[in-house]
Amino acid sequence: MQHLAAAKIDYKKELNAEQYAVVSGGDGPCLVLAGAGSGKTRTIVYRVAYLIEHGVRPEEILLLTFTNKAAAEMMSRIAELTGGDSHARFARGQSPWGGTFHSIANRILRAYGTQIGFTPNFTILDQEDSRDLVKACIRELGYDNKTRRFPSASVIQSVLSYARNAMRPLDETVERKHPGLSKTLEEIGRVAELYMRKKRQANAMDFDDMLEHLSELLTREPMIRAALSRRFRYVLVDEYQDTNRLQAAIVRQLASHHNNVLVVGDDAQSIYSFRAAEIRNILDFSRDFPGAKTFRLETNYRSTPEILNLANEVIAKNTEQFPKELRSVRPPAVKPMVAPAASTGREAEYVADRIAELLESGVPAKEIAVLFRAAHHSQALEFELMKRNLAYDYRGGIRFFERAHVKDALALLRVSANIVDEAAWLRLLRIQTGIGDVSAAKVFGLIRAEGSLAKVIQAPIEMAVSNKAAAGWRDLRALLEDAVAAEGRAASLVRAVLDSAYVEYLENEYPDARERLDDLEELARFAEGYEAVGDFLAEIALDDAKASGRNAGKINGVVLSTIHQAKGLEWEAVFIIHLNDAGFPNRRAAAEDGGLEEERRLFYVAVTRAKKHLTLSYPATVARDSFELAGPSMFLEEIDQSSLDRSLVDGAAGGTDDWPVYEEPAIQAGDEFAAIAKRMKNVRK
DNA sequence: GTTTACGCATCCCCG
DNA sequence: ATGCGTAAAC
Repeated sequence: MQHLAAAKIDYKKELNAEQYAVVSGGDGPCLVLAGAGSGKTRTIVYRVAYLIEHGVRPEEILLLTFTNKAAAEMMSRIAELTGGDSHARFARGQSPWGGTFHSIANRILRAYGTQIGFTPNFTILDQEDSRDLVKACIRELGYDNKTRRFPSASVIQSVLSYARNAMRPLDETVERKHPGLSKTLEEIGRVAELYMRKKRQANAMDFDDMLEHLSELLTREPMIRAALSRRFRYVLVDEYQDTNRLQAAIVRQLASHHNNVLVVGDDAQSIYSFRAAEIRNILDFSRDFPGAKTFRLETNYRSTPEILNLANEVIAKNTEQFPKELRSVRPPAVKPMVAPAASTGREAEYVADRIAELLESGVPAKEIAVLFRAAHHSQALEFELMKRNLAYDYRGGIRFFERAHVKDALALLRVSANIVDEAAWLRLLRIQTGIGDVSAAKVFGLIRAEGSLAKVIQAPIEMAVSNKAAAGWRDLRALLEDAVAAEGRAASLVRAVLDSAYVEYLENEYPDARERLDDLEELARFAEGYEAVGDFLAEIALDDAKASGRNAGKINGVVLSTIHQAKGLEWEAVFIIHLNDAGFPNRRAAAEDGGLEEERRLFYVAVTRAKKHLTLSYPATVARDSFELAGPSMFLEEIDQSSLDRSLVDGAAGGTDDWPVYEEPAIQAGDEFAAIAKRMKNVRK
């Protein structure tokens, strides 16, 4: 039995005054500027609980988040907070709608997609599928002849994607992001058109389509817009600073009836402009939603005053922002440390030493993180940690569902769910020996004419292609026969792959075939939980965790992560490495419009991840073709040096009092490392 | 002449 | 990992 008395929440007691104001007064359009570590998630969770307690039905609430993982976490906290009763109710489908824009779009489009010409079994194309399809378009249009240079499929895919998310015309986007491509603008436009047609024919949507089609649906179908916007009495959006223009348009449409739209975010943490995030969404919210209330959460529960001083100082240098100052509630501890080193190798040794000390003093490994601007900045450190046998977890890398062999197997599921899924067919065909781009395109043309898998098997396809390609086709056909026998059961389809010539292919091709086969076994087990192939595939396509492979979310060691991936996380001790003028700010990013401010925000995000220990280090040389001297990052120079303690890693030969300059002997040490690292790199794959 | 496979160099900022 | 040049197979 649930005791209802306990379910009653004492909001005033459990929230601070800033948070309580939002939770109790969040009707109408609201902008919540939530600083790092200010209890943002808590505030959203309590707000939803508050609404439910005040009679709003859970299913009238829409919660849009940056990742599905974040949505799941909030949902379970909401269920917990509103009493065990909600668990049961939520399970019966009367829960708030929560998820990313893409997953919510998916839910809506499965229901209403027929209105814009899609059947509910539409396929979702990930970035790779999308690129493959663009490649097919380029080939079909004859733009890939060797006599003339033409932009690659991935470049075109990325420029198209950016233009659509930013809601900008293609020519303007090309001009701004890839001015070198302007002379092929017309051809790129034709590729874009054909790509669109192909997706329609394939009953497929890429990630951008999901947003665009939803927005279109809401614009063109007043009845549907009315139905949905009436349904969602309360719309809440998390991480609003990283939404793009298309997403903001969707928010406006979904909230158009009740106008109860509460967005939470921190303009100082907007770091996704490279994929069209629009910081103006949050900066101009009050203009977009007249009469909007603004709330501020500025009490920081995470970091020491020393760290917040530094953070405040850093972000004050930006101009395009809401001025803000985070206040710490923690007792003073130690100043952040800055550590110049002679080379990447010496920097790595220094960081490894400090990590060892922290571990020694009882800080758990999972409370220590090393953050960096670019993935390859961690290379030297990885090498050093490996050498010392210090366990580390590299966040990111290739995700389970993005591994080639997993995608190969999934392609079979896709064609059995959607016979016209061109990207999946091309993938299956290209695996076969003897079938290249040309034969694959030809065979797909024949397959599309058949209409069902059963008919495809009967079709005289080998007559239409070369002998070599015909042999490849016969291998694939054997697999397709098993696929028909699987009758749409996801697990049986995966097992069919494990029972086919594909196994030999893996064994011949890859030294780690055993692990890859294990992955497929795991995929089969995973598939057993699903009735319909379509549900299974949609779930996978939208799953942002996607890490359910070998390193399924378990953290055993020190965390190594890019700053982007560290968003929203916190650690007792944080190292930010490679803070030199050659690495951070990134030169190309800083050259973009507003790019330098975004780089500074990135630095701010990194700094605010730390609870107690913060160490900023950099190598004073970088290994390119030869060795080049590098000074400290401008972000380090901007800081009042009294905010920092310093640790000289190597003896310096000169330079100013603050920033040392190293000479030959110290650099030699780096040289030796670079040689080893280079060898390592070649061995790795 | 086309198509495919393969070896080699070079290249990556961030999801 | 991607792209290019080349050699071999059709």
